[in-house]
Amino acid sequence: MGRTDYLDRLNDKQKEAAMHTEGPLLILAGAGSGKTSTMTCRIAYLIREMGVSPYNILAVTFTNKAAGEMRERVADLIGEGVNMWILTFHSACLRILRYHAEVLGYGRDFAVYDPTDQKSVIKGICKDLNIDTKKFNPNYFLSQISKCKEARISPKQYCNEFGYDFKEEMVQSVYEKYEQTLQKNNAMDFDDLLLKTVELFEKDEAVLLKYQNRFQYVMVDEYQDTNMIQYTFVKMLADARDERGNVRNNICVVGDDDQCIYQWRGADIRNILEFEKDFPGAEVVKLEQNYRSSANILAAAHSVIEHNRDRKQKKLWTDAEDGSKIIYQRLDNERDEAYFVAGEINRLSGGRYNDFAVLYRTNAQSRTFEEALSRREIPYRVLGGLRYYDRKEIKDIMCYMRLVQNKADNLALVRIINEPKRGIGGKSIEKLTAQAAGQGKSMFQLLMDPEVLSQFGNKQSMALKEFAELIERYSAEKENMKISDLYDALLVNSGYLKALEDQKTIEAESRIENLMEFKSVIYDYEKDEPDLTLAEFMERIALLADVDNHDTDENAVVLMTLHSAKGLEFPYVFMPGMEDGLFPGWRAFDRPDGLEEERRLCYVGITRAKERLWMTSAETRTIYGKMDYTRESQFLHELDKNLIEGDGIYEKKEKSVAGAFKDGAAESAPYKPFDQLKYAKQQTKQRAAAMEKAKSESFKVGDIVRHPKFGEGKVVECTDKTIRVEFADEARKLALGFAPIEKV
DNA sequence: GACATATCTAAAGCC
DNA sequence: TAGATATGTC
Repeated sequence: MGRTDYLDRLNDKQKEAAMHTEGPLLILAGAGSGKTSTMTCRIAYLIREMGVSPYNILAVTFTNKAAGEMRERVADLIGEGVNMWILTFHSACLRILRYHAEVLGYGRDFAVYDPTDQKSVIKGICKDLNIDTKKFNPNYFLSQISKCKEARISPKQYCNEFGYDFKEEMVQSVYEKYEQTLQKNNAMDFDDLLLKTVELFEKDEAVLLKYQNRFQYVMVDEYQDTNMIQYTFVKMLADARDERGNVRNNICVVGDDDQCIYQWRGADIRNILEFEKDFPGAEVVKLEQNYRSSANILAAAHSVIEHNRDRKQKKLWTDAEDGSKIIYQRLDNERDEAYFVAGEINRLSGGRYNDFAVLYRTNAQSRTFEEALSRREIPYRVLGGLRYYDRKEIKDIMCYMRLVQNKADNLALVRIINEPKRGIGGKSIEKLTAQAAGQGKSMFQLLMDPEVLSQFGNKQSMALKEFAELIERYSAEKENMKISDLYDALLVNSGYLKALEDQKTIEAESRIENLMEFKSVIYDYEKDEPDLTLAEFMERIALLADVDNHDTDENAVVLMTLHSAKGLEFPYVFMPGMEDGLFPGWRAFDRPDGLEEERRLCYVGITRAKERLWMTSAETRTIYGKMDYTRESQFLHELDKNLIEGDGIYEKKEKSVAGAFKDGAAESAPYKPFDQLKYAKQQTKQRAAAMEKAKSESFKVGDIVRHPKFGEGKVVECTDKTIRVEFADEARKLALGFAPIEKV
């Protein structure tokens, strides 16, 4: 094998990008054009061929999953144990801030507040300021504050920016108070992580210089989704000088302007459109060969995105066959739509479900699909909606741990001071809050003061004292305890577990199960990193997102929004709800380029599909309990009609759909609500058993196997979880234990 | 302070 | 429709 064999796997354009190492580089990577390979090979090339130390490279992504994937693939290329910063924007900033928090007036052990925490803070402030949260939604304040932080508008500048109306002045005072509260609680929100890092760089030149010298090569993934502050962050790092005093600008960004779908969240598409202006002398490489989708799917995607005005000119092409046409089906209502989808999956899956994805516009659409799929007894997983870490019991126990970690965290204290019930109600909490604010002390400090306690009734002061002592004790001992032991101790000694056990309801049962599940999460972390401190552990959890939980090996249909599907791919994709008002959503018209963004979202959806794509719409749809007649999405009309199967478009097909569900069996099966957790556990068990079985059958490379659907094939690759088989038509990766394959 | 009932509101969600 | 929150009652 040659030294640069990994480069040989790239096409010419990819190679060009991977081997461009000095000076600014923009890689315009269309959907499915092998962007991750290109990036990882570039990193390998830097290290192996250019002699750059991994220490000097920074690669930032948006999701942990993307970061993890990149890290893994780089490790594959250059060997294990690479100590390199391949991180999300937020974790990179967090790491930096931990070292220098004092410069900004924060303690090193500052907490990271998630949106739920933020909302509690806002609510508290509204109460203080006598703002009626019925008239003014706390979410409004939050989104305004977030907008400000992304655009670096301080509370003082707020009214300059947005006007001096009554409303704006109110937002300003909430924003101001919000900042004070976080500072006092020694906490930062997600936006702060980025903002404060930039502020740190501005405030302390030595610190900036340190990181500029360290990160001589900066790479940014999904550049089209960066906001102003993220742009500033990378720009400042790239602004480093070399020995001769020239700006280094060794920055490589990868993105696709057609996939910018987060403008509503502050992403600034101009960052990518104007990269060449920002970084003079930038080289631009376009990756236009698509390795993912059939030609028809690609053409369909193109026919839609073409309707956008502001885009970089490029056109994806492929060597792949035309493949199937896109199937469009209009149905009576959203139930029929879901049954149609479930029926199609049932018809085609052959027991293999993780090839299928249902990608909808809004989370609310998931319900009907859950129902239809569970009637068919098709395993599925819903991503999004309620985050695992947003569950009450998990948040509660996390707050215990947070308080132990950072006693100034008043928010955590308020959340758990009466959880389990200790007889501490709103009045007592108000009293404490007021005194803490008055004396400039943390609420926890007050609880340790006998004089403060004496203001409360006998029963209450006992309870408060006990609570404070519990926290104090474990705060002192946390360094000497394993995280899992601390977790147990808090759960038991706080009485939290017992309170749940005493309830003896199904709901409490499931909460306990969740808590046990969480403990196994802790075990996993401890196993991987025995030296992990409590603080570090909490950080990992805080920065975890939902898509990070997507396990491609799990044999289940995936249900998620189009947004979370970005970056993923599936052989079979369903896009339901192709209706005006839903997709594109009505709100798209609130923003000037809203419709274009929706169209990009449609493009993202279509390009997730490798082999087949279904689109459906419902003639009537019930939203929020109200039934409405719908009109077919304008995107359907933009789609090249020659690529759509049959003549079903724009007219309802006669009941072929209902037929998919009229086999009786499914109809008579009672609907039972689907228990995610139970299912997950069952799956884990089944999977373990199935894998055992698969191991005992021990497939080897070269074996001839039979699949009821795909026929006979030869095993070409075998890992402990998956097996790759070359069938007559093509090679397929199958999940061991789930794929109905047998040795011949 | 705890529990039951009435009322309100509703995208997308990286980190 | 369903969930989260505000209000009322014991």
